[in-house]
Amino acid sequence: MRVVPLSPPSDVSRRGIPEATVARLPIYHRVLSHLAERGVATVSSEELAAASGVTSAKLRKDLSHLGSYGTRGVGYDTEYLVYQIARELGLTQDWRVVIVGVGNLGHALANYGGFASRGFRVVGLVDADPLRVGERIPAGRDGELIEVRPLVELETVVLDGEASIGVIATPASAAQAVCDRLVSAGVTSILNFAPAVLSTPAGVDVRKVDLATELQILAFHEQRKHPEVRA
Amino acid sequence: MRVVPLSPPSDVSRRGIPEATVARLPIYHRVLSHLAERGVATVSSEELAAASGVTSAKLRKDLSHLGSYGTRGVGYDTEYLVYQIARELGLTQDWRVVIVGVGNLGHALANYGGFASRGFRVVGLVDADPLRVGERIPAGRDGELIEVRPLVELETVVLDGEASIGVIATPASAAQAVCDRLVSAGVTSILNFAPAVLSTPAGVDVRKVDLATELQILAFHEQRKHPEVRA
DNA sequence: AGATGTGAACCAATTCACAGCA
DNA sequence: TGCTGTGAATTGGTTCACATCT
Repeated sequence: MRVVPLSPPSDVSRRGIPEATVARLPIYHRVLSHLAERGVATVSSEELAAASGVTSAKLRKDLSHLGSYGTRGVGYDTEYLVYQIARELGLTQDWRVVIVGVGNLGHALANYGGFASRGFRVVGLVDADPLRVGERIPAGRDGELIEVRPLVELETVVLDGEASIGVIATPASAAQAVCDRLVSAGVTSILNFAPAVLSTPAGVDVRKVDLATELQILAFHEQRKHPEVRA
Repeated sequence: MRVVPLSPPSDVSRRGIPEATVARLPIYHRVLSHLAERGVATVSSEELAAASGVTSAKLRKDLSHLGSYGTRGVGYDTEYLVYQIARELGLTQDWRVVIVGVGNLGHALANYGGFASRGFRVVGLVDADPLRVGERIPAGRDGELIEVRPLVELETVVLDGEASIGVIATPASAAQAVCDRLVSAGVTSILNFAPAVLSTPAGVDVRKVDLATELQILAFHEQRKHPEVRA
């Protein structure tokens, strides 16, 4: 049945941006930032799309979900659009992040430039290994040193740091337990690098980044390119 | 056991598995491997789906694209299904991988267990930093030591190692140049960790893993959970 | 003229619900 | 009886093509 759109027909941006669009906004944001730095004042959908690796139709449709921020016959004002996307993504706030697991991957995350650069602040590092506890790691762009705290203090670190985002960079075997503790300490968004499926209560978002999965997807397509071997 | 179809059965699995399905096969594969290790002989779609974080309807539809490997009223034979998925994904071959950029992230990738565990072999490490060149890094499960080679030797490393997959873990500024060189040396699949959009000729697959993007997507949803601030 | 913004058509993926088989 | 496998319905996303506005 199609009828009632209930409340919000009126204005342009009725709440609810398609998930596929949300996933591309960070790319547009990064590309636009670079353009702005280089002093480019306006871009057409065609140019921005090419630089972002999408089609111009898709780009325009994506941006249309945010509002009418372009000028017909001209294009988009770079600075203005960067700001609008940043606002939509919530990059104007600063998000406090705790990283659990400070092996090579955790280290890489802690001093990853893009991490701190856009509104994310590492406020805590936790590790189970006593040898790593106490180490001071430069986290974020400003290179502020953060001390690695023992696993037992996970809750304290989250609470004291008022973190709402947790990053899990532990072995798979520890991931669910760490997740549970992060959630009970108040974390409501989790980025999971451990190759494990996490279950969380409703209201907690989880995104996973799985290196092995990505490689396997590549392998699948690679296999089809060479119809040589028929096992 | 089962009646082995050996050669592609020609009928059920017409070529062309949906991309969304391909992206989930690695998860099923991992979950099934664990079940098999624990001695579980059969699983229902309901159980496997729960352990994989999907719905049972989706799981059955996914598996149906591979063939009819289940038994009505019973479920799926764990070992058998692991093998079928592995074959479909090409995990029965061994894929040779070169990693460019051996910072923290590159290190993490090189000795990531899941890397070597399922048919992927690191055959080369390359870095632009003279201080890192010469270092020997234990890559993969068997801990084989691989020496970091200078950037000028990138092509040699790819050719000698007969690598078809390249991993880019360099700064964004170097990514496109590295990509071009990998491709011209014969790499046809690329996993890109640098926050940059890569362009490649047709026939070369690129997948990207972007930490900043993932965090920004989380932030977007996080923002909507707390309708406090209205900027 | 030259670009955006968007309905309409199209295509892909998910969900539903049940027929079919062990 | 119980669970798989799958058409049909639905939802979500992409592409097309053009009306609209500067």
